[in-house]
Amino acid sequence: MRTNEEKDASGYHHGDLRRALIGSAINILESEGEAALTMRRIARDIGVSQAAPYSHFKNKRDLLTAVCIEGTVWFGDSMKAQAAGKQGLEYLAGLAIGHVQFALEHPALFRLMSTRDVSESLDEQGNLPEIFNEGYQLMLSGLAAAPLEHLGANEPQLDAPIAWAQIYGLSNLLIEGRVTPETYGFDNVAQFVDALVRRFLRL
Amino acid sequence: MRTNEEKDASGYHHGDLRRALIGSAINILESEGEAALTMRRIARDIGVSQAAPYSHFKNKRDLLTAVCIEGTVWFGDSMKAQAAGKQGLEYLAGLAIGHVQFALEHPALFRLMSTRDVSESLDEQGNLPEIFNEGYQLMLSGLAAAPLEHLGANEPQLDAPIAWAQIYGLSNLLIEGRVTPETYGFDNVAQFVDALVRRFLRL
DNA sequence: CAAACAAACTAACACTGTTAAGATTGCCTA
DNA sequence: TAGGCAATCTTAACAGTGTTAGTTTGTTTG
Repeated sequence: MRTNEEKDASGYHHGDLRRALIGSAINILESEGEAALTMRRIARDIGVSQAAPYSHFKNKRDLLTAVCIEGTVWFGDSMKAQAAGKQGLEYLAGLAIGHVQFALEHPALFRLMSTRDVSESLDEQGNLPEIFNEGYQLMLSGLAAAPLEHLGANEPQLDAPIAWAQIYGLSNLLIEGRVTPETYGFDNVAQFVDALVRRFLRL
Repeated sequence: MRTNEEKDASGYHHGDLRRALIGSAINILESEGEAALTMRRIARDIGVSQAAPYSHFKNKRDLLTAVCIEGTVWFGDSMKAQAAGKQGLEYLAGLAIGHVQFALEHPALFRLMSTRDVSESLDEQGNLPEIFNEGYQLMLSGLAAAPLEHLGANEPQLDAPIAWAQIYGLSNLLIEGRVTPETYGFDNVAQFVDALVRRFLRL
């Protein structure tokens, strides 16, 4: 019997190398940025040969896709955590804040997820793996739960892409440093985002 | 006397290699994507040695920064062109449409500009080169020109980052293929964007 | 015309992703 | 219990990358 988590010191048969590769990749990505995230570096950190990752992933893009899937789960959790226990507009605002919060806490991971070419991870039917849609589905549920009649009634189905673009754009601008709360008189990102969401929703 | 545009067939002294490098980089970027954009490839396309670019740019990032500056000029032109001759809300909507249109016409270039780490191109005083702010300044002028009182009066200064994030996010979602007009019953990107902008502005 | 200078060249370095071929291991079956 | 097998790892190599050092060329200036 061997443990499933730790590496065996004597060479072959790691245990769960696939899992370890994803974890190490995320570590490097978050601590040193995407430029430092090389196949050889990941393997070296785990203590395995440079070619070993290719027993578990066809190529680097495959590994990064696995990283993105992992990140997408966290991402959904972050949105749900901020919205938990809230109702209506507060629920919707919570989702948005959870979205931005994830981006700020995991900027490199979020950037990787954002810039990933989705056309390369389509399934046989040509749709995205459902995990990648969870964020959008959550946003839809938030819009459905929130009374938005005060925003006018023409073309309400367009509120989904609008809300999505809004919060997606804000997350990106914040992590790239193109928008800073200080510019608008806030000394705190959370307050800034909260004010923006409320202004956006005309609360 | 030698021409300023063309390369001299016999080796040394190109003429205006710096300009040629930027142009070739943009060509490769737009025709084959960022992955194909290597220093050696750029040099080869111009017909110059692999080390020649380093006489004009300290490193690859420096060259890409020059590419981004060029792109930023086009970007501002695209916004201004769509807004030209319009007034008020129409002017603002034109800016937004010009923004998205640029992203869709130059996706790789826009992506490069979006994902560029701005902290690396700050000047001595720590601010962005003014070119990089032109898009935002245009957006501000659009907001100033448009009567937005129907959107409510609390915290109107927040309209700038909101509008910016909105259009920035939409541009990104569209070029990454995460949002498609067809999903919302449009068969035409321009119509889709127009409808979104009007819904966003509650026109 | 000579000297100085800028801008190109060739050649090399360490690094990257990736593949091929061989070694080792744990598990399944006979 | 022994043997084979598939999975998983190893080493070694390949072409391609960004970048630097040192050299050669052409232009300009005294």
